[in-house]
Amino acid sequence: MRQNLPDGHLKAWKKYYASFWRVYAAIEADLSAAKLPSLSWYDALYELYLAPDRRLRMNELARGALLSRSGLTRLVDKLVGEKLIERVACPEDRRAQYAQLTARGVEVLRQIWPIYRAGITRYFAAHVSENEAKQVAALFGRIVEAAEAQKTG
Amino acid sequence: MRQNLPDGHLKAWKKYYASFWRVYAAIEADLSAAKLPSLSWYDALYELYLAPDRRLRMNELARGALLSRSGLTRLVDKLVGEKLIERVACPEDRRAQYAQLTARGVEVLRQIWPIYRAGITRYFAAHVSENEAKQVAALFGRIVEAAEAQKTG
DNA sequence: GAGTTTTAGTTGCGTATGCAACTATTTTCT
DNA sequence: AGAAAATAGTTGCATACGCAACTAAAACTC
Repeated sequence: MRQNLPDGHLKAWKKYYASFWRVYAAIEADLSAAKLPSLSWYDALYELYLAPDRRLRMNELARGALLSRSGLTRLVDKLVGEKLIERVACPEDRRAQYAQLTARGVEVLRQIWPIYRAGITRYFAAHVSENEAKQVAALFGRIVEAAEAQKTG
Repeated sequence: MRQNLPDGHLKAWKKYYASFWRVYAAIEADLSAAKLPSLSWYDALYELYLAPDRRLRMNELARGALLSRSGLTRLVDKLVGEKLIERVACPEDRRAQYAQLTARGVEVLRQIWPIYRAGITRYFAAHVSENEAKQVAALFGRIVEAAEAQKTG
């Protein structure tokens, strides 16, 4: 594992850092202009959409949606308030709750996705070749894995 | 400019998105553990450090530090409170203020940098080859430029 | 099997940040 | 020059989020 920080790597970091905030803000602005929920809602709903039976325990959802447990509690409160998900008691563990995606939640996912996709395309993908996309996926995939491994061990 | 969103590009986006939050959170956690200010403080102080005479108008600083004008006002309030910068009246335009980096501000920059650099190295650069670093800098540099151009026109 | 420890989730409180409205000043228009 | 419009920065208010403390339930320990 590399221990020093060569100049080329620092430059790469700076562009990565600067680009992310700008792209993220641009996409959020587009969603807001379309009167749609923000990416944090999308991320949580989409995690549920992918999960078996479209439900996850709060814990699991917090990890997937990159939120603290308390942050997730609040987000789930709002999603329940909008009837996009439901809280379902977990029979095997009475401490636990499932967050269960509703049909309405799926509907909102389908509303958000075209705007989100357009943002990804316009602000990100338009500037990336096929080959670069492959490399980016591989490289940042490694970084995600390392960060995940970090947390547990 | 590409208009659709191929699967490879979507995968690249997802890894980019996921990796950023994780790396960012890890670096913030390291700074917090070292009882140092967060990256938003570093970004603002560093922008000033690079500027001529180590000062910028609030406006310019907001753009560089990726904050709204109101967000910047609050951040500057705190930095002034810690005597890391000073507000200096602008003689040519009495509406305007300069944020002027202090010696103490430079000192804090120097305290933060080793921890920040270690985080960049460990969570990001360690997983990136020389060649990849070059490509990442070029690719995300294009994305930043496009996002900047977007804003103005 | 009673007591301790761990775990799941929630709540109180503090912090960060954006939008819209505001003040003060400068610029533009006629 | 005087009025209207634009600009710089600040402030009120609302939202999003994390940490630490809390409650309830499960899992260990002896």
